[in-house]
Amino acid sequence: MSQDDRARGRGRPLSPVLTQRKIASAAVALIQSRGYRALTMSALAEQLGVSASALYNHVGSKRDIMILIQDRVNQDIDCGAFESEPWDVALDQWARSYRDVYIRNIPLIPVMAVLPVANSPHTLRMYEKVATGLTRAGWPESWVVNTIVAVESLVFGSAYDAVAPENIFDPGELSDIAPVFSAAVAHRDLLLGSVPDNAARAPEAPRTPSPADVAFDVGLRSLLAGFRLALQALHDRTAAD
Amino acid sequence: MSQDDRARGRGRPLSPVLTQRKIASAAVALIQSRGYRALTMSALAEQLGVSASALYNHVGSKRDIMILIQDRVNQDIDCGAFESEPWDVALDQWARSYRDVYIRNIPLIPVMAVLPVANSPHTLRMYEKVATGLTRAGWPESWVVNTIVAVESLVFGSAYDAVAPENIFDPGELSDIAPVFSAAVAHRDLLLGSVPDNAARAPEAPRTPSPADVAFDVGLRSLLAGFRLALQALHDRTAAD
DNA sequence: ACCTGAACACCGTTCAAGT
DNA sequence: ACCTGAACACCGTTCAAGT
Repeated sequence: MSQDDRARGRGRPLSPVLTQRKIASAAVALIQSRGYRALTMSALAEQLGVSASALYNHVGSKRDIMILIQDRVNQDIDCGAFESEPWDVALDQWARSYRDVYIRNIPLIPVMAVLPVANSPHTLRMYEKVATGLTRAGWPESWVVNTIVAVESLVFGSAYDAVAPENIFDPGELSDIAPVFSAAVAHRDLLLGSVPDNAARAPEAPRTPSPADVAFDVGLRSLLAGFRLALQALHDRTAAD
Repeated sequence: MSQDDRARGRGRPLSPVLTQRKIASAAVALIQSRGYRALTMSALAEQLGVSASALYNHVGSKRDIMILIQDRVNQDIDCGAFESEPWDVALDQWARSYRDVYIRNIPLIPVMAVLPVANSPHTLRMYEKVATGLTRAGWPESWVVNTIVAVESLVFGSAYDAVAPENIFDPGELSDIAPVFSAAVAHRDLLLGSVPDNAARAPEAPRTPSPADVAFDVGLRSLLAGFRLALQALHDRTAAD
């Protein structure tokens, strides 16, 4: 598994074997193949053919590695629509892509959500594309960040919901203390067919939407509709001056 | 610190010293006084005057304890408005209270977001109040759960944002690669005054809103505006039949 | 400066022994 | 059934020793 099976001697190698880049790449590869639970300092070190303590010559903590991963992963979020589409269509596509990426990277949510952007160049580039798109579409500068934050908040929350068990809202034996809610849950399941058969679908066919997908869709559409109203109200007001 | 300093003998006590209730209460008290980081099985056991392994006679894992805590904490969320106010006002107040509670209980978010509701009676009661309010206001049964999920998603994401460092979007040295975004961030900070002086405010005065509060406000208002439109469109359509 | 290897200070959890 | 106390199988991190 390690890159080189010949053991290294005890002292400093002639040229450094590690860099932050290599650590990040190995971490992403490890997550890809064995998941976030397998991302330990020892496993990462083994993947790199190095002892765990060697990592600390290049990063201060495991959290630093999570930050490196986050900046890589954010490159997968599709911001392309901001260059060609109207702002609301672009925001919609961005949000959906953003959620897809974080559904595959749930443990990054608590990191990304509270992480200063200062040392994440790719993340910053993403925000720049979004901010440019909104500004060009006539959004006032003072609203741009709040809009981004609101969409991101919905995205992170929805990503969690998407990895929840399918039957998360089933009241089980307690349905008698929540009859109205239980009926609503039953009705929801009915509409969707409780087990969308994604395993058997054609590889290119779009995955039948899960309950979580539908809820996100409802939320995102409503949020964007609200944004459109707010922007319109602003333009009406300034036109009246 | 422990409840009783006399050491217990080695065998089974005459009457059980632990219950799930007592464990949950001690956990909440521990979190209250020392924070989530201090909630370890050993610390909890010490608080209860018991050895750590004794806890496993009453819960299967630490996660089970988190679930007990979650059901307690959810009792603090204010659903009262659903009994008196229009649905959109009620949803607004519910969401704000919900966020306040989870800002103080961030580590519960990954638990609550993916947790089946089946064994959380108080949580289920909360959903029942919300579902009843929405249904009474004319929301179709099939929309109720999606609406709740969308609001919750925004709430969880916004709670994370609220505990992020104040300057989370400051581009630092990288501002030249994101000029438009950097200008928007600077403009946002300007509007708010970068350090709201909450420490010095009068105890009863409302806390001056943080950037995160404003972003949540924008998001929630927009989401609710979108919901109003959707509900109106539905009623127009059924009225035309 | 940058590696190794041993050690540290924790975790949550298991389990035999005891009553 | 329900406790104790020792032990287990991990964590992330530190640090002296080596080149």
